[in-house]
Amino acid sequence: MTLRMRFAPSPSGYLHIGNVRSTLFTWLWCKSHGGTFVLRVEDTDQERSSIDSVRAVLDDLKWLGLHWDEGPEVEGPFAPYFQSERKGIYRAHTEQLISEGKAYRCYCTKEELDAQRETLKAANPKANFVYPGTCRDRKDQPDLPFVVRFRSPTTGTTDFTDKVFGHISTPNSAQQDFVLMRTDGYPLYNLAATIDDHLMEITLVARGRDHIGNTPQQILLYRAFGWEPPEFAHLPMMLSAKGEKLSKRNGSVSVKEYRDKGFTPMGVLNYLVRFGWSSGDKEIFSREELIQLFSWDHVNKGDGKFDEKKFADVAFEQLKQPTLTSIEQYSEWVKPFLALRGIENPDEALLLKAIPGVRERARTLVDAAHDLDFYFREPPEFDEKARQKFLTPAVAPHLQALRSVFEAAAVWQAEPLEAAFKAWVEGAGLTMKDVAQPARVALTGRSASPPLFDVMTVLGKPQTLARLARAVEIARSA
RNA sequence: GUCCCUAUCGUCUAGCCCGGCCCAGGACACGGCCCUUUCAAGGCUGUAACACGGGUUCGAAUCCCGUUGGGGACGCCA
Repeated sequence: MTLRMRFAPSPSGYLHIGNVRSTLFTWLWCKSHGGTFVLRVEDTDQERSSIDSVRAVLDDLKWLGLHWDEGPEVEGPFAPYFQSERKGIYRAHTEQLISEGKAYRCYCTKEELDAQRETLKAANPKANFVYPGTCRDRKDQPDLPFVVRFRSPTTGTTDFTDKVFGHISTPNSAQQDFVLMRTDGYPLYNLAATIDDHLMEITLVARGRDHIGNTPQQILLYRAFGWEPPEFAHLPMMLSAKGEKLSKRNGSVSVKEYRDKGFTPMGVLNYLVRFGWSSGDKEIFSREELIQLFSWDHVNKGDGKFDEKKFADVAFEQLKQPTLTSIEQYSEWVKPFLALRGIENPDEALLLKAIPGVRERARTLVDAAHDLDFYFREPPEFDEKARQKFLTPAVAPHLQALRSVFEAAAVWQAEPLEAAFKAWVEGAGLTMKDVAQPARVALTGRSASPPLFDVMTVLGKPQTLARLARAVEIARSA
């Protein structure tokens, strides 16, 4: 049987980092097994769904390189892929269950049920309200709004074998007559997901562990319809640093936020893939390696806590290593961040030359754009503190002399320049410390930068001399 | 409360299935040292974990039972 898996996001705001992990595992398994990766939009909750959210989710998935074989935009044999466009399908299936006595109409209003829930909570805050089955055996069909409920079995167990957790058994007595369809005719998650997964011929469902409780209900539905359930693979939870459910309230959880922070797609994917899965001690993987190495038997069962620092380090590793990110790629990625600083069309050759010195100290692309800034700004922006501390009247003559030394340089390369610099420093009875920092501020406007002579090489002779000359003026009049 | 799941350094994890190579390895974070004109990077190094209690066994992080801790689900959300 061919493998078919799906990612079924509800477009209610943004792409959650935890969902990305489930999607990544799904995508990897599909890629390595010639499977089909289906994207289905679960927009049945009209109040929470929006076109903008859909666009944001699709956009983030594309940015991550998690492309889908069937779904919005690419379409496919099981269209439509928006649940809001499949209402007729759900309705027909629901009618079938009702006519077979496997589901029934319930006329209890939300208000009535909420009131009962309140009363119960007031009496015992820890108790859970269970639908009492008021309409279970009701014979009349009043002309009133209704929801459709599933007639759950009260005895026996519902079992399934999870690819990660193994055998899971749930007593049916724990199940209540859950709602399949709301008053407004829209299906609820369990109904819609079950019908679509079957109709779209999904063979393996991978999702967060928070869905384990939905699985017995869905299996009950598969059976009611006379269908064969797919396989399931649940993933341990990614919790916040505090051990709570990861949400907006306790950190950055949307892909967009990391994108804006200047993480790369592989940086994001690498952190997420190692969360709950591993391949020995290996920490950094290419996309191809992941496709080759990923498998369910190395997925852990224990929940984990999200660690921003580790995440940042993994992202940095991706940026730092030339084997992971080529200079050309780096250049393309950093340009939008330079643009944000007002540097619109940076000199391509200069950018390519400057990146090697910057990549090992810039943890994100935002940092990289900051570190690269001075190369493209003429004059460079001076850091006030650095200027006041190092460009003083006392150093003006040194910088002036240094400029002459460099002006006389025959070869414009780091080593000879450094040799000339050192020779002059010694001859003048000074130390590197006395002049290096002023020179750095003169060339970069800052007190921290890549090595001085690398900066000079990248900048070129005319720029270097010009910046030194300007610094002499600034220092004199300080 | 009911049901389900889970347990190795502060965090992500290797090892567990197929007991001995583990007085438990890697990475992040934290501390020290080295390198160094700055900031980084890099190298070396330190602190730090098998939740607890019982078994089984010559031998248990690894197998079994119990306890405790943690998490999730219980919605006309997904």
